[in-house]
Order: sequence, then structure tokens, then C-alpha cells
Amino acid sequence: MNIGAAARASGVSERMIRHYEKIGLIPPAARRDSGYRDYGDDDVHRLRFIANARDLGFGIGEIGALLALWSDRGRASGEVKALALARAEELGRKAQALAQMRDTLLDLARNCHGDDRPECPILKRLED
Amino acid sequence: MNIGAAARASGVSERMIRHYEKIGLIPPAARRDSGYRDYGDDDVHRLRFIANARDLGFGIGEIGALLALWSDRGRASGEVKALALARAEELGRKAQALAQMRDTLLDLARNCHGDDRPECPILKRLED
DNA sequence: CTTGACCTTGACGCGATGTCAAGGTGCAAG
DNA sequence: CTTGCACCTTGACATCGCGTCAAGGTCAAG
Repeated sequence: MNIGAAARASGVSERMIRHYEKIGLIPPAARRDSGYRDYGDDDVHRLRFIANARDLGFGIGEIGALLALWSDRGRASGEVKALALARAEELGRKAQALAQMRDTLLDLARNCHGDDRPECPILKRLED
Repeated sequence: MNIGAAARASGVSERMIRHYEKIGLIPPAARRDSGYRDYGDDDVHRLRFIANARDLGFGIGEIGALLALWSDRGRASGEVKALALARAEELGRKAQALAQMRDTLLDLARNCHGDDRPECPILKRLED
């Protein structure tokens, strides 16, 4: 399977497949005589795993750890759980921070006439 | 005032002050004979404005627009309000996306024994 | 004059991805 | 066989906001 087909099958762009290979997240792909990368079902499976982990907010480093645990038949599920909980906590922190900013902005906007007059509590707040 | 003092007074790092100047977000600073940048109270005021806007989640482009409105005596507060509401909406979207990921992870973790056994619903989910 | 704090520019790093360029490969139709 | 198009290769540059380090100039106090 060429890289384009693997990309379509896995949901990971060609660009990122090459990138993940370069940074060592995935092993170097097999090559045909032409130099084209050649992927099998296992490779696509691994790429889908990565895509799913990314969709859940894991970073590259964590995904590396997850991949190692995934391929370790004797792994302890506790390690995976710990990674997931740590990520969940971090995501919660970020989500709260963003929600806080949003609320502040909505608060400021509520007190702003929003008409043609120049007076604006939003800008006042930014000045402080 | 040297750049270090301006950084301390405004809460914007030296690095970012130079950066904002290079990308044109702020006008080039005055220079002493030595080549040192020289800042006045107005400059610090503007930098604080930028720091506050950043803390509220505005991006560089939006801050540029806010700065223009800020220095426009005849501005319409409606324009500022529109920027704030657009940013608030975007922040809300991101916050929700992160919270969604967090909830999914907590859900998966809840169903994971988290002991020494290898069986793990989290990894199962990542495989799909 | 020396020392140490401060300034200058420039470059490289992160994280994850897009995009563009210049060139080679594979395959099907003419 | 040739032509053309889709696909592949590597590499470089852009994004966004910031850290950090390096090599050198400046300033002020001792």
C-alpha cells in the first residue's frame, strides 16, 4: 500500500505519517525498489491508533508511551489508566481556563453598548 | 526606560516586546545613541494592553485590530464588542472540545481496572 | 580598568500541521 | 514507445507564542 492509500485508510495525513516516521514515533516504513514507502494492515492499524489518541488530546510523547504499552502483551492496565487520568486532568485545566476567559469576555460584552458611540468597557478593561 | 524595565513594568517579556516590534504589532521603539531601545509610559501602557488582551485569549491579529480601535477616538464600541463576542464564541468551542475529550477519557478510565492485568478498555478504544 | 548587569541581533527549539517546489515513478491510453 | 497524469520522494518555509542560548556591545559602580 502506498502512503496515500495508508493515509486515507488511517485518517493520518501523508505529511504526518512521514513526520511520525522522522521523529521515531513509528518505525521506518518498508520501501519498494522505487523508494516508495510500503504499508501493511498492521501499519495502518497503528496509524489509526495514533489518530484516535490524538483525537483524545494526547501529545506525541504520551502516544509513544501508549504505543509501547499497546504492543506489550504483559502490560499493566494501571499504567494506561494513569496516563489517561493525567491527560484528563490537564484537559480539564485547559478547558476551565478557556471557559474562564470566555466568561470574562461575555461579561465585558454584556456591559458594552455595542453601538456607534466610542465608550467601551471592554477597552477600559484591557487598559488596566 | 530600557527594555528590561519596560518588560517588568508591563508584564511582557523582553523577548516578546522585540517580537511584537518585528512583526509590526507595535511601532519601532525609540533608540538611544547606544542602540538600546528606549520606552516611555505610553509604550508601557500599550504593552500592558497587549498583555491583558493575550490573557483574554486574543490572537496577534485581533490584538492589532483592538489596538487600532483603542487609539481611534471616534471608534464605534460595536466593533470592539463584535471582536470580543467572536473570541468568546471561539473560546467556548475550544473549551467544549477539551471538556469533551476529558469526559471521554474519564469514562474510559472508569471502566479500566487499573491494576496489574493487561486487559484495558482504554487501549481497546484507541484501536478502533 | 574590571566586573557584572544589561542590551543587541540571530538562530534553534517546541507541537502539529499545511503548503509549495523540484524531481522521480507507475500506469494507462494513444 | 511516448505522453500525460496521478502519485511518490525529500526539503524548506509558514503558522503561533514563547523559551533559551550564543556572541558581542554598553553602562555604571568599585
